[in-house]
This record gives sequence, structure tokens and C-alpha cells, in this order.
Amino acid sequence: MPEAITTPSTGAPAAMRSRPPRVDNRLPRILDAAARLIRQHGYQAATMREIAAAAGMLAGSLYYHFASKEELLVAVYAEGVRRISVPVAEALALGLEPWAALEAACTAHLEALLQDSDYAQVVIRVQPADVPEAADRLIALRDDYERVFAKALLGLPLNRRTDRRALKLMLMGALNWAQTWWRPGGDSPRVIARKFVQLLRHQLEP
Amino acid sequence: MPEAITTPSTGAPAAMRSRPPRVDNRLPRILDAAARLIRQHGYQAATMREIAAAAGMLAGSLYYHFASKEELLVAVYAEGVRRISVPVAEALALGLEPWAALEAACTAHLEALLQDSDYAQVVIRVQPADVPEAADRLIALRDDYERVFAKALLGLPLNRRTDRRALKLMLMGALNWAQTWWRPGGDSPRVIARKFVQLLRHQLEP
DNA sequence: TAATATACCAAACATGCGTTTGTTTTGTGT
DNA sequence: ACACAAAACAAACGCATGTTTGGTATATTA
Repeated sequence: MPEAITTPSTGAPAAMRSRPPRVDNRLPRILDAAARLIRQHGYQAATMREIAAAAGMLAGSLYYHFASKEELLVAVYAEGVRRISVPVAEALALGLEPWAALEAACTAHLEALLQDSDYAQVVIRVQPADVPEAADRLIALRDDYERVFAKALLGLPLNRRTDRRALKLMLMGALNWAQTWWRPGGDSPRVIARKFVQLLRHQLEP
Repeated sequence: MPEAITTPSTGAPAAMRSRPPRVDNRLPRILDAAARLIRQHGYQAATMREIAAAAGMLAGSLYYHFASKEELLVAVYAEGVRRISVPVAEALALGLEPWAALEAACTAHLEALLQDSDYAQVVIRVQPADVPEAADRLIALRDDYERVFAKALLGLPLNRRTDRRALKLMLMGALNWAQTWWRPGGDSPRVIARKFVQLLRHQLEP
């Protein structure tokens, strides 16, 4: 499934550009290839040559669009955050009652993470600490999404003694870790989300 | 805090050895250095030269003890699994009532993961897929531990419709993900474990 | 159609990597 | 004290990596 970006951010020399980008721009293909290979092999193991070849060009040509490999990662990562944030925000905008809204948000999160998007998977797979130069920006991007997800917990009618922060960390951890064990053919994102929310919401004892 | 291994597995040429290993063996130091650097920088970014230097030797000398960098990782990883499994198994052997036992197991898991051991952190940080040659063995090691942890859920008096597998996956995900957000000075492993188990055990609604 | 910035090619560069090889030191058992 | 294996050194090898440089084709605008 091809994942062309709708509005490709223009390349590196964006500051001094006197003409609009060409229509046959291969920037989206670069980002798609980078997202796929970084997801498959990790950031370090995904080489610029591999990425370039997958985009139908040579390694050096990537540097017309990105100043460095780390900048390329940041671009992919930012798009990944977008691809999780948007569906989750949409789910939260449906006006469902609080628990259903949370479940819908979790479903959207898992769908992006497990099925839909190489970009989204990069966000969970790449650890900011692995990319010293860009770690701060990656963490900031991840925090952006956390704030989106946190909204899903706002309306919940909770016990007075419930630690909302612990609830958020627990749920996000459980969701993100799904990437390590989930395989196609397993429970669907919707089913997993339902089970997880169910485990939290109701008492486990008989 | 130094982390000398108690019973160092003998080096690479273990098959044809006619004398016991020396007492000033630096193998433990190699493993400690590898564990620390792999935890800090990730597997790919941790170089053999760095590890050797941290152990007070040269890169080539590592190959007396390990046939390759991947073999070194496997050794560290195996020790890491041990350092999580042992405390958790001990917690489960205390004879506590089921929910307290689960909480104790989670505490032990988090202590190893967040505070005690570079080795343990390697287990969670390194993704088997990043090390193609050794991925199978790493996954097998991780599964070994999962079986230990799964015992913590056996005795729980649960609702008949509770999905025990989902419960395990949710809880392990939440615990393992703590590595990405926890910082020294934050809630202690004991407190986190209590909060997480509490969230699962009791009803969240008022 | 002419001009020009866009987008890429082609080829190399410097560097750091995992690993190998031959040699030397050093602890240990007899 | 001697013999010998264990353990490390010293130096290189081959290779892949991210990146740079100068040149070239092409779509777009005027």
C-alpha cells in the first residue's frame, strides 16, 4: 500500500526558493522509502543508499532534500506523529460518551501503529536517545502527541483516588508495546482496544 | 554501582580447554562495559572499540571471548533476562496472596528495569529485529522470561470473562514502557507497581 | 523559445566499523 | 624453575557508511 504524502513539505533549500517545487518531485517517495526501511531495520541499519535506491535515485541526491540523515529521520518522525495524532483527534471529535471515546482513540492509535503507517511505526520504534543530534526534537514531537491522547482521559468519570497520570502512562505503554508482539492475523486493533479498556474500566475480581 | 557477574560463563574457546580460566579474567568487565554502552547508545551505536576501551583493553582482544559482536550481545542479553527473571521468581516464591504476589513481581520487574541493572535494560531496549543473525535466540530468551512473569497471573481470582492473555500483554507493556518515561527521582518501582495493579484490580468508575 | 532554478547524477572522499592475523605477555599447575 | 595455555596486544584489512563536489538534464516561467 503506497503512502504518498498529501502535502509534501518542500525540501532543504526552502528558504531561498524563487519557484514552486516541480510536480514530479520525488520527495514523497524518499519519505515513504525512508519510513519503510527505518521501520524494518531501525534507524542506524537503514542506510542512505538503501533508502535512495528504494526511491529510485542515488544516495547523494537525498542531500538536495535533507541536510543529513538525521534531518531525514526528523521529517519521517514528524509525519509519523501526524499520522497517529490526526486519526486519534478525529476519534475524539466524534462526540462519543467518555469511555467509548477512549476506546475509539485507542483503536485509532493501534490502527496507525499496527496496520496503516510505516511512519507511525517509526515513532514508536526509534528511540530518541539513538539519535543524539535530534533527540530533543523527537521527544518534543512525541510529547505533542501525548497531549492529544491525554484529552481522551479528561472526560472520564473516575474514582476520586484514581491517578490520572498513572492511567495515561499505563495505557500508552500497553498500546505502544503492542508493536512488539502483534502480528497480522492477531486480534484487530478494535478488539485489543476493547479488551484493554475493559480491563481498566471494570473490576477484575468476580 | 559495579555489576560483576558471579559465575562468568567461560569464553569462546570453551570446547578445547585444558586449564581452568584465570582468576584475573576480564570477561565480567567486558560484559559490564557492553551492557552499559549498549543500554546508553543502543546496539548498533555501541562500538567494539568503545566497549573494549571501557573494559581496559583493545577491540581485537574481545574476539578471544566472543566470536562476534552479536555473540557478545547475546551474552549480555541472556544475563539481562536472568537479572529480571531471578528477582521476579523470588518475589513469586514468597507465598503472598495472589494480588500481593503480582504487585511484588511487578515491583521486582521495575526495579531491575529502572534501577538495578544495565543488563536488564538491554533486554527491553534492544529489539531482536535489529540483530538479524541472533534475533531468534533473543526472542527465545525473552519468551523464557515471559513464562516466568505469566505465573504471577495464575492464582488471581478473576472474573470469568477476563482475557488472561490480554491482561498479561497489557501489564507487561505498561511495565516495559516505563523505561521510556521514568527518570530517577520519579515514583519508585514499588509505587508504580502499586498504582498499575490498583488500576487493573479495581473499578475505575465512582 | 530562451532562461533559470529545480532536481538529480556520477564519482569520489574521509572515516569508522567489525574483524583477522601474528606476536607477546602473564598467570598457573607441575 | 619450567612449560604451556590463557589472555591480551599491535597493527592492519576490507568494507560500508554518511557526505561532498562539480556537472547535467529537465520542467517551469516569462
